[in-house]
Amino acid sequence: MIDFKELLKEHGIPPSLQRIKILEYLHNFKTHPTADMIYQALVDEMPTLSKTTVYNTLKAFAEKGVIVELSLFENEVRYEYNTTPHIHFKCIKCGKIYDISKTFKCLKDEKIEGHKVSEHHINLKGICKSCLENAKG
Amino acid sequence: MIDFKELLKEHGIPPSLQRIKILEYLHNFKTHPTADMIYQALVDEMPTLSKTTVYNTLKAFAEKGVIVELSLFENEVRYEYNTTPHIHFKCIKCGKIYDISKTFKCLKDEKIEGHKVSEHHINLKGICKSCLENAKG
DNA sequence: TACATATTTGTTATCGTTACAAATAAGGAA
DNA sequence: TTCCTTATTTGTAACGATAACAAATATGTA
Ligand SMILES: [Mn+2]
Ligand SMILES: [Mn+2]
Ligand SMILES: [Zn+2]
Ligand SMILES: [Zn+2]
Repeated sequence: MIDFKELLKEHGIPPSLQRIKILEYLHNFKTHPTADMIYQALVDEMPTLSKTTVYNTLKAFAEKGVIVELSLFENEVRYEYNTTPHIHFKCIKCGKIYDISKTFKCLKDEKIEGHKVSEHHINLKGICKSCLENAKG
Repeated sequence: MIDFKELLKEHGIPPSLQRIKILEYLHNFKTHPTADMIYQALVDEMPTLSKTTVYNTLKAFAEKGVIVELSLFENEVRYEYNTTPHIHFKCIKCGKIYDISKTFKCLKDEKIEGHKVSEHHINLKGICKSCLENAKG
């Protein structure tokens, strides 16, 4: 059981109720949600929740390194709790985003052709295993 | 000297004046421009050019494989003439996008963990060689 | 040249995101 | 606990990129 209140404090973020709920959601649902998906999921439980809060909170979390911001495809910003670099696969049929467990040599903090790398993303796109099986059946 | 008119015909796209100019621009300027950048660059020469035409044309070109659509960072769609897979580096200081010549094993048309890959993108972010040198000086 | 069809244009709509100021909540001192 | 100061949240309005649409124009062909 993770103490999200403490975790936020450790990152220098005062833990408001909204911040705790948003972080909790990202921890519980590994779906790489957009800001709007998180808002939709939480607004029932927190009827006064504002979208602005969700957007601001996610930006702040990403800046402090509590979560990671992803630019995958279709120009959509997505967020995830898992901050260790890994490969992503997006299905063009069902839209689901998968984590790929195959590791890769991350260039973070290294130099390539003279440029200093601070982020290294590998994004795949195609048809996922589940959609392939459904098509066969 | 490439015959862009012929090139478009070969891809099944009737070559209008606008289409030829847009393709020509992407061939001449390897800056990975956005739709708006292309519009701004061409509107002086073609005063009646419409943004809608630029957006539609780029989408059509990408669908037919004449050019490539890139989703790098900051949620911006960019386009380029070079359709062979390669690594991209975006500088957080000057905003420039560099092609990295280091090759990689592209997973296109292969399967990974059961998922069939149709696109494989590697995106780097950091401070470019030129900005590093400027900072030192 | 004239016609039928495809393309382009300009306007308006939409979507995700941000700016801003007023309302509210949180944490520390008394 | 109560009060006070400050940070956070809220709601609305603005924004920028893109798409939808119908009218105007250009294109290729006969
Ligand atoms: Mn992930
Ligand atoms: Mn490139
Ligand atoms: Zn799928
Ligand atoms: Zn730079």
